[in-house]
Amino acid sequence: MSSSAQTSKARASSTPAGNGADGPQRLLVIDGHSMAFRAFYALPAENFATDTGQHTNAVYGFVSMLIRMISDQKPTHVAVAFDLDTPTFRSEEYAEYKGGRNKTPEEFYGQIDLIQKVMEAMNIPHLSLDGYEADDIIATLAARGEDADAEVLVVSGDRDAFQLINDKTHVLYPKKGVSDIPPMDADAVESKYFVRPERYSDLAALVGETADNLPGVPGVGPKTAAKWLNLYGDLEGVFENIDSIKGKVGESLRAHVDDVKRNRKLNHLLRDLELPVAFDALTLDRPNREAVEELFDALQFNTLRKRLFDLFGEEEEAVEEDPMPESERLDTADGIDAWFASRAGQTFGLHLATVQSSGGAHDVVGLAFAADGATAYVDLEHADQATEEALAAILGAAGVAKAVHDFKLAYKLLGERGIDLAGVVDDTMISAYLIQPDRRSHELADIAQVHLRLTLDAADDADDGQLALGLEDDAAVPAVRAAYIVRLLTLHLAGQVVEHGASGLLTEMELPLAVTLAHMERTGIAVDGEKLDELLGDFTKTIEAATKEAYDAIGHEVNLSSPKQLQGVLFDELELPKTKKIKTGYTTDADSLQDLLVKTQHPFLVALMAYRDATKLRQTVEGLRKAVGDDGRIHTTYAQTVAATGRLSSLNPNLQNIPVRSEEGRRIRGVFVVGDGYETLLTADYSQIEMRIMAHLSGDEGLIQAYRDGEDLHRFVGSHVFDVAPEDVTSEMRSKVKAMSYGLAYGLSSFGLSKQLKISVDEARSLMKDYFDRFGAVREYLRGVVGQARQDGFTSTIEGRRRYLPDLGSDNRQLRDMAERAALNAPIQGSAADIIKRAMLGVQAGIDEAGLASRMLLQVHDELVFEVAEGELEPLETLVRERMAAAAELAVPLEVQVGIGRSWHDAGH
DNA sequence: CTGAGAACGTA
DNA sequence: CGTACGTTCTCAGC
Repeated sequence: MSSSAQTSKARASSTPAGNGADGPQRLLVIDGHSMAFRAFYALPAENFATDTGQHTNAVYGFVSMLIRMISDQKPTHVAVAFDLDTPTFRSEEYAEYKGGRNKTPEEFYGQIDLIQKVMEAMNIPHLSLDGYEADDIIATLAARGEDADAEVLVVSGDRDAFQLINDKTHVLYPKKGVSDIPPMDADAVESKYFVRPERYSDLAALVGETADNLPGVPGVGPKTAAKWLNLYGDLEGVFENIDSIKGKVGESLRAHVDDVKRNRKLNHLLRDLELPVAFDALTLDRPNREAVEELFDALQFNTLRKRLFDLFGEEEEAVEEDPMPESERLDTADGIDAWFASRAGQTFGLHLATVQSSGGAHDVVGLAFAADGATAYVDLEHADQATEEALAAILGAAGVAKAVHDFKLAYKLLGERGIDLAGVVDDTMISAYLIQPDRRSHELADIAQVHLRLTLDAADDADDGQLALGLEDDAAVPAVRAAYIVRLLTLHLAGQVVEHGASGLLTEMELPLAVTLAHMERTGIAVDGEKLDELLGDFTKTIEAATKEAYDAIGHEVNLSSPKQLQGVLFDELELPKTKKIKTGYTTDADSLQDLLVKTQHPFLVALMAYRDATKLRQTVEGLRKAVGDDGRIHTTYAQTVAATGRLSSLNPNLQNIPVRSEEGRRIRGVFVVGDGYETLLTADYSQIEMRIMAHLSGDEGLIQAYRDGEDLHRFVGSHVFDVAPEDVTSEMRSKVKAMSYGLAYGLSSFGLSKQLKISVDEARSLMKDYFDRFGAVREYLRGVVGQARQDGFTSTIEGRRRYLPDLGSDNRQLRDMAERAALNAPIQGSAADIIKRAMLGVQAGIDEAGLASRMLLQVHDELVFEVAEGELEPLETLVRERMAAAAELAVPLEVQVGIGRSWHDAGH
């Protein structure tokens, strides 16, 4: 290996490739025009434009592709080649070369210049040469890369590049758009075109290339051409044997020899252009930060800016300190006091050591703490009373700052032991969630890996920390490690929480809410066990009857719970009309069954639907029965860091999807009852909160005034859309408008609306048009939300809660459309979540201030359920109404509906 | 035993 | 070809 050709700049080690100067070199060469066009057609131009009207879709897609390439391929050297508008030796040779191409779309103008400016800002060389094409530059650069013993990756949508493929050089050829660019190596070329890459140009000369306006031999496609080439070696060989080729194709070939020779001459890429750049000059450098900032500001590329700077990083990200400091065991009150006193003012990482107890619950057996350069463990199982009291004093001290992962759980677990947990300034689970609300998991191990690149499991080698703890203590070692990680995380995430505009949400909303939720979970809601059993019996009877009917209708048994078996019955056996296609065949969902019933009146369908309804209800009841605790109450768990919009979710069991729409289903709500010693249940829900938020955010005067006047919103909207007096709005009109209004908040299409309302697409479209004609601000708002989100990279709620939507810039239509719908919905659903969270804090504070014994039990997105203590009905209702209405200052009033009853069913309205 | 897919309950 | 969730069931694969 020649060492002189290997001289690479020292800064290569700071590129994302992370390849040291000694590592393998890899050159990425990009066909600029080709990829710009790919990007242009992959992304909709109308969605990518600056305020000045300059379209940027090609620029965006190109830069996005480049970032992904650098990230995935980790090149050490990068260059981009462009064509010029001037004539080339090819067009001199053959005037029609690349003729017949469609005119460049207007929206494409200027985007090549912009791409080149971005390249300059990124310190990536871009090259073009008078009289030659980008392909020749690429071929030359590839040759130079090979000479330097580098691996070469050519990114091009032009098949001529295939001739460059060899052991060292691969071509990345985009399948579609610029996101799916699989590498083509020699084998890939061969399996697609039946010849080795070095023969590809010969093959292309015979076949022709429409894109370049080079006609080949008529009647000869890749298969025939490959057959000849493989038979005679190469194109020369084919010509030498030209007279022995028989048949019509042989004649055709002999008639077009000149064309083939011309094609071969033109598609041969020159590998020895005189380019004024040395291989070393292509070394991937860091972007010029200021230039990129300025340019991306002008282009309004805010997400890309982040991706770009994330890619190159500031410096090599500081590796967090590891291994852990030594650990000590605190087993006296004095020891605890001293350990904390000597570290006053720090934020302590805290983690609970737990063991699985009977019934799957967790018991706290110890606590681990991490501070600057020290960790400690307190064994609760062997602690004397004084030690536990000293510990409790620390944990309950608001002045001793702690960070913990899953505050709500820690609060609950300690609460069970009678220990209060206060002074919690960070929950790393919540912080990580606020930074990346879309992540599926915010478990400690995952976020430690993502944010710190550290594993939660301590290293295998028995380091000093473990020895000091004593290995007999199974729970201590991982707990100390976790506390240590939590401390690193809270230090690391603090700045990011601020950058993401989430510190207010964390400290003013989510952390206090965790305490409120912990109390709600601990309290649970009472259930009437007898009613539960009675319901179970009723639903079981219904199921049995429906099952028998279903079997009778088809003359044999079948598992009615198996969609697969049902498909067999419905579509093969009964030969009913096919429904919507799904992965596994044809759907048997409720909508489709209803359609089939209308069409066929088949009795099996009736029985099946009854079976479905009843089994669903029985499942729900069965689930509830299993969830009843020893105290006769059901304790759900609220997940505070799951829903990407900011909502809570409920699990084990889910109490946010208890049936309410059907009368049979509503019976289940009857089993949730007021507990002993309490007077009644009270439910309070926001009326049409999402529509009110829509009115507020859009600022639509018509909608706002309607809410201020206390009108029936759907009737009001209906009267405008259908142009009739409010009293003449029929219930059919009202329900159409209602569906549309809510649909708008979900990004509903006219197609979707037509399906839901069972009207024609035209009718749906004109309905939407009429709506937007009357409520223009809504259209403007919805349009603006997506545009703003694409610029910022995120949407925001009224409390500043963000949802990041990188897919808005995807060239995958389906992903992009999904992201757009999520962008429409997130501010609305998320703002509603903000409001009820505020309300919960306000109500809880009000209950505490007034010293009421009544308790908040459940939250169901826009509804709160309370258990009212004797004699507190009036003050509680007043309090709840006030605090809920005051949870946000909107342009429209927040209306609260209250219901009272001994069961959730009776309290409903 | 686990994961995917289908189905369906709520807001 | 309407958002956000959680649970249950079947079935295929381990």
